[in-house]
Amino acid sequence: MTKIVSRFAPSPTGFLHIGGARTALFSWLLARAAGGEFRLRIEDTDRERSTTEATDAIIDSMRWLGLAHDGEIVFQSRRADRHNEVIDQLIAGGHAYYCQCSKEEVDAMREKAMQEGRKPKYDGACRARGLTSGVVRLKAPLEGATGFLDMVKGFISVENAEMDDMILRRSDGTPTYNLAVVVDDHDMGVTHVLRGDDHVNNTPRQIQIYRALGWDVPRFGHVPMILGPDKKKLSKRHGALSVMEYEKMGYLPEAVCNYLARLGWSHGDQELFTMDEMVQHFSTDNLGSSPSVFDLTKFEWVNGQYMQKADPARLADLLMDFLAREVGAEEAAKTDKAVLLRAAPLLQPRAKSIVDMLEQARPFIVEADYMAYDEAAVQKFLTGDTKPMLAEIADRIEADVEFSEASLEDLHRRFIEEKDIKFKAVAQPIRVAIVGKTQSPGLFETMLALGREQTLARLRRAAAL
RNA sequence: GUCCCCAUCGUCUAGUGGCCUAGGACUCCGGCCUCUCACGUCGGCAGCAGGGGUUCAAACCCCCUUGGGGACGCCA
Repeated sequence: MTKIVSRFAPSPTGFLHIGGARTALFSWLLARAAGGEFRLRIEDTDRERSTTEATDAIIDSMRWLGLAHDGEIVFQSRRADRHNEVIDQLIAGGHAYYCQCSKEEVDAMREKAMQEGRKPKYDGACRARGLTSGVVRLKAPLEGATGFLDMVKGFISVENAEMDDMILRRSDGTPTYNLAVVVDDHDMGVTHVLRGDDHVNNTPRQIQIYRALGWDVPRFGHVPMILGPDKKKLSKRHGALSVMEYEKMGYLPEAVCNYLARLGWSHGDQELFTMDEMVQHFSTDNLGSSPSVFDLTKFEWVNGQYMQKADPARLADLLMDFLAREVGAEEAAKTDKAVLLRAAPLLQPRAKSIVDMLEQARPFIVEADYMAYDEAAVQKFLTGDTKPMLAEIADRIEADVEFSEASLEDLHRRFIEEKDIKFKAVAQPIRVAIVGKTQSPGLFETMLALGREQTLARLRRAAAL
């Protein structure tokens, strides 16, 4: 049994977006599930559009997602000599030939074919001319069909008459994409190619090259695209953001992987998977063949689930990181991390993202004097009736030596019994006093997280408003 | 225009001829929990694109229609 080798081969002409990330995830899963290798190749042969920034962004994104690759990264542009060597081999073997048709001539052929209701293609005019220079074209089979068993779509076949003699080497001597991909995949020992739907049409062409070379053809699988809410291909217009944008929005990488995996793949009714579970259960048999719509709402739910389960210490660290991005490292460092650490477990079940959590953590970050109040909440709850109660509660808390959940509860219970009021009557005023707004985690746990000093300072500040 | 692919609740999906009066999840709507907001929990709304076949039996197989998407480059 041969080892399974899959790969992800993005072209560095832009950032890694959500669609590419999913393709990478599936390829990674395919390899990991089989105990095989996952390789990364940067297809940077388009020198005009490829950038090192994009290359770095792709690598960063993969690392953030946790999709580690095996072996060295292959840069396609550095393999031109090898590609040309193979092209020469093809010419020598009679599987390729030179062509000197001009762009205009070829365009005319395509135009003509189109008018005759056929597929626009080069007509093979130079096949028998025996030229020794020009672009190099593959001498593709004229009859029959080229088919393959797609890992996700099943058997796909295209008539050879539909395909023309594709260019293998340009007039400037550089190899073209289809040739380079075949040579690289072969040389890297790739056995399984999982890629985007938009490559389905390239596959029969690439298979023709494999056959001409006498090489083993790998297994192919084409995963459908991801659509925007309008069911159009996800584009920048509707948030086909780069993976790192989601990081900035405060989403967790495992959540991104989980959501992406469930978009087009399933394992029964299970919605939530750890990375290990995904690896354990992944199979291309369970990949869907129809395109799916990216649903931000469900994604947020998935992220929320991960927020709940995350290690509070990790979340506190992330909160510090995000705060530093906002106010600078120096300013952020003034934050009492111990408070954040205590607040994290309270905020976890309430936050959809780190950014969301940071917003909710504001009251825990600033000193009492700087805490912002929600004006409407102050108007409604910090009244002439309630302010004296807040002052009294502050006194009692100050006198409470224990300052524990139990002692606070007991203290408040006695307070409302003495005043003969319902807890509801003081709960919201206290809440507004300690966090500045009407929503927060439980009162006592919030006080505990804030610490005695901050709790007292806030109650007294509110009482004095 | 030609070729290729796709089609189950609004969305993600389970379903591979009888277990389907189609299951789960998100959203939405109710109830419960409750110091608020969440979380959690219980319940509800909502779907096999249409038409022909095949079969004792079809969401599942075949054909057509319709609708979506992709590709047709000396881009990748």
